[in-house]
Amino acid sequence: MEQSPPRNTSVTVADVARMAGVSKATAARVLGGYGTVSERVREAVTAAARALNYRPNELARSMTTGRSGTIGVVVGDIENPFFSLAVRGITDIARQAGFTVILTNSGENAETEKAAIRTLLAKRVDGLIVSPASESDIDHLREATRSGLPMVLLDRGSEALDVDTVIADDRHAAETVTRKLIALGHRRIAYITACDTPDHCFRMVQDINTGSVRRRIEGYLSVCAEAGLTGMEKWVRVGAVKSEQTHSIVAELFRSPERPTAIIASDSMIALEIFKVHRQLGLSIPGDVSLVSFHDADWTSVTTPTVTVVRQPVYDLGTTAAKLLVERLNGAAPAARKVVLKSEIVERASTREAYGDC
Amino acid sequence: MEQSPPRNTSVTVADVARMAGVSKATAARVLGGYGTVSERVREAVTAAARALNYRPNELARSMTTGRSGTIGVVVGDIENPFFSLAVRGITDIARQAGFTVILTNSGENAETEKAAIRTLLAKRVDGLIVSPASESDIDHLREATRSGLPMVLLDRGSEALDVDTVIADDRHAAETVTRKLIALGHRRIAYITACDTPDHCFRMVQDINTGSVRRRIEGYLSVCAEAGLTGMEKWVRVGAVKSEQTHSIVAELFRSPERPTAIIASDSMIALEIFKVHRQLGLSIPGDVSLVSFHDADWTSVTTPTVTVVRQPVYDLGTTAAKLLVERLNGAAPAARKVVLKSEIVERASTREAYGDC
DNA sequence: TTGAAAGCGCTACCAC
DNA sequence: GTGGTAGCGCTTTCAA
Repeated sequence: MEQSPPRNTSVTVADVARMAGVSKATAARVLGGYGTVSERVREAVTAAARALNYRPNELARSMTTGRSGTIGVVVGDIENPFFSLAVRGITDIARQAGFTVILTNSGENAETEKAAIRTLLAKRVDGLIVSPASESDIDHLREATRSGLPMVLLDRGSEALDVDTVIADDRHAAETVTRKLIALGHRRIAYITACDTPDHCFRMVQDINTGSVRRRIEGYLSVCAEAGLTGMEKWVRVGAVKSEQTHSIVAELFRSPERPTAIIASDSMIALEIFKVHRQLGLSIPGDVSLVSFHDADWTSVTTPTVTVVRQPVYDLGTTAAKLLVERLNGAAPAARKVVLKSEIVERASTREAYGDC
Repeated sequence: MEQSPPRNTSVTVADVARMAGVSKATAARVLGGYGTVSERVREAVTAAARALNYRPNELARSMTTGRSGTIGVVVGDIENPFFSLAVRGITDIARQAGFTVILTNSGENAETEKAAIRTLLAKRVDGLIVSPASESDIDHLREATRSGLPMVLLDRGSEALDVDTVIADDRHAAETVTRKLIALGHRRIAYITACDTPDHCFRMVQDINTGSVRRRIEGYLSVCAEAGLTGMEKWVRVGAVKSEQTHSIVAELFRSPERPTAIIASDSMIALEIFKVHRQLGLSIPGDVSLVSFHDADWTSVTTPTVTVVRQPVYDLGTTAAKLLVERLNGAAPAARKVVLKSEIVERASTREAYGDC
């Protein structure tokens, strides 16, 4: 005789209550873990729930409580090791705090980001962690916060948005790196970033609307200026989004008569491409060109030469953002906090003194 | 005079209906995009919705329709480049199909996975994409499917589970790789995996309950046997979960009197650790030991030497899984499909003929 | 084409 | 401590 297992689709509190011989309200109390119930009743209900294989319906619960138990996360691209590590940090804290994470990729595109936010609002997420694609195009974010939704900005801030923000000390890190390169005699220092401008050219820092990158470039330019290097804007290259684009940017730099003697890569994917191209062109790192990369990707310590990097506390960026958000979700309502986590320069073999005439 | 923007918290269909001067049902029809409405009414309602800044409540909609518009995803660790790429594939397809993704990490732990599944069921996800931590410990998965929830297994199958499955041709890839190494004269070939056994020792393939890895080891052992190499089980090392563990496993192998002449790394994180250790110990790749890695991580093409890898179609693993699931969510109900995607061996500089007495 | 009303499964409030 | 009951915001009959 086959014992058909209880078909679960929609065993409700009412069913459990009936089986346990109590009212819906009472069953709900023990199932939902609120209010007070006598021990006997609690056991009866629990037993009935198990027998029926009852599964709570979070959706229904959310309807009445107004809390969905979810956090919406918007990152540029989960495939990017920077974001996957940060998201790991977010999910770890979220799970621990009883929240679940809805993940969306913006592809660093403001329109896609808007659509994502809209969806997340419709899903009634309890809070938002966003790494905004643009610093200026933020009406959708402002509106979300204005409607009372707690939000934390990750890795990129926005002066125009008065919300919790967790970033690394990008400007300081860039300053330090630039200073070191200049001390090594470098004068032609290129900075390559994925951030793009309408005409794919860089003129001034205001062109960059990704906070973290803008701050880095500000640091880079200011240290250069301090050292008497002016017009360094011409060494900033934007639009290194996909590897082909990065490839041509790097190749063009390397082939130009005035080749840079040092390059700062704004992320590890760009650094990787630089590594590929320098080899194709038969150049030497650090003989011909020094290399520094933002983000201490795991591989940077095994290449030949090993790569000097800015080690950002990426995982902690994620956990910190999640913690700030969870605090608010648990009722705290302090003024917007701006947290800046320290980066560390890890000097390895890809940087050395500039050659020749520099 | 400050124009206070419409406070959005809970503008409902009823509000819109009232403002548009129609019934709730009618407003709902245009807002929800179903049923038929006259053009005039549609416009009135749309206008009212905009004026009130109406936001649909997906939760409420889900309650009545029974569809939440979400897909639950359970992976081992989003920080692992393999999974982050696969998840990228999943989210791309999901978004395109109008679904949103709830992401959870199991940490390759069956208990954590169970809890995750329970949460996802409570959230009433429409379907599940799971990369099961264990092939045998799957009652929770079986129960989920039995209750009618569509599910797709990613990267790892389970004979015991008759559901859609998307994997790479791991066994074949391992066979090919092993055959090549043997042809190069290798006899002492180690295989290192993160999959663990209760006593951290490997005796037979049944010890491994991660489908993909088990199939690889099967392929490896069978090709060895074909070539007359027996007892190769002793060359399989398990438990390379964290880098410290991998480190000691590799160091121990390298220091043993009978050092392996070739190593197959079951994932790119292990390969990276092998790279670090070989250098610390002053060994040469491929002079002293050849290296092959599963997963074509981006860095494998820039190290010195470059690393021979099994290039799995990771992104496609993700998109395919998502497509199979979306098909079912859209009503298709074919028998369980087992999709096997082809891997490709990319021969680079880390493999060469065995030295000396082998 | 439109409206009234009945739920979806749960929580919350108020009596008893 | 327990039970009745009124919603949460939406979709979905069923009549008009």
